[in-house]
Amino acid sequence: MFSKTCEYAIRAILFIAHKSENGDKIGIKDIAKGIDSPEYFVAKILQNLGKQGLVQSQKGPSGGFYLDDSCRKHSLADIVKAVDGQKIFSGCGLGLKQCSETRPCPIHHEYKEIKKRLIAMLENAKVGTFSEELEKNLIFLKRK
Amino acid sequence: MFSKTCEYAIRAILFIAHKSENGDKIGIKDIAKGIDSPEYFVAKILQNLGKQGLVQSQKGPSGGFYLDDSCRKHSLADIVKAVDGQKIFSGCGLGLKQCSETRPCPIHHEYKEIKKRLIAMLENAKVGTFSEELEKNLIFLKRK
DNA sequence: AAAATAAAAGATATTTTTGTCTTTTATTAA
DNA sequence: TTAATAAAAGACAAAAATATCTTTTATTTT
Repeated sequence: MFSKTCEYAIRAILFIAHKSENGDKIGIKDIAKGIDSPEYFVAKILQNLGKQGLVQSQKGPSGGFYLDDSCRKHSLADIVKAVDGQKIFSGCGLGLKQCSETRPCPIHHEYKEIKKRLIAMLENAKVGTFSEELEKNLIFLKRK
Repeated sequence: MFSKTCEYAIRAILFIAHKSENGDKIGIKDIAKGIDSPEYFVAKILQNLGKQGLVQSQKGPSGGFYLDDSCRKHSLADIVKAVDGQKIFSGCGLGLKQCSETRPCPIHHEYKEIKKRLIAMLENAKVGTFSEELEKNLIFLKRK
């Protein structure tokens, strides 16, 4: 569904959102551990998300990653778009270059509805709204 | 969503189902053209699907690919499983190795419902049921 | 101001996916 | 029974995704 890069991106952002709620900044090592992901790889991903304004960071001692208020309002859809592009939002389920209402692929109509729900889910899910559940261990970002 | 391999696989099978309805056998070149895909690549894919019993073939002059009655009853889900495995059926949306009702990722519950619909769609879609629509140009397997 | 810290930037490596080409085997038709 | 045909099998190539390492830059603390 999502690329690995995108999965890490979402998990990293949610982790940062949670851990930086109190104003702390989180180092890349803690993030990698916190979401069980390859350290250097998430570093690259966050670097990229930073350029796109989806995460904040600060260099130097006591530096790290954090989220400002406006970033907390972003949706998971914003992250997916930033990482994987429009593909899963607008692409054809069977990979046709041209696929539309007037020239549909065999699964176009059903797939459209499913995609609609997926998009709605991603747009409703705001980055800043998961901290409490994470804190209470009702949801998780890694295996154990 | 699906791998390119899987997209080609589905399109190829539907194409063969359509073209072999009357007992004809279809050569790999015609298939590649018919679904606008790299010839040698679909050849490999069909070879693999053949081993799994999802398509029939015959060598030699007047040979080619075709589908018997039992294959026409297979669902798109069968093809997806044969090519991409269980991943999209059972995998976690955020790539967690462990993700379940009791230890869910942040999007587990919503994602589960979406997946349920996707699976239902793929299981309901039988390979043999698209020929008429293809014939009438109501659905398509390639761009133009 | 100097030393230490942590992210940014850039280069490199590995793996997986996608795509291509050549040789072999089976089958049919002449 | 020989020549032609078409898929099977195997080897190879290119591109993309994933992952790692090193050097540089910015910032902070001492």
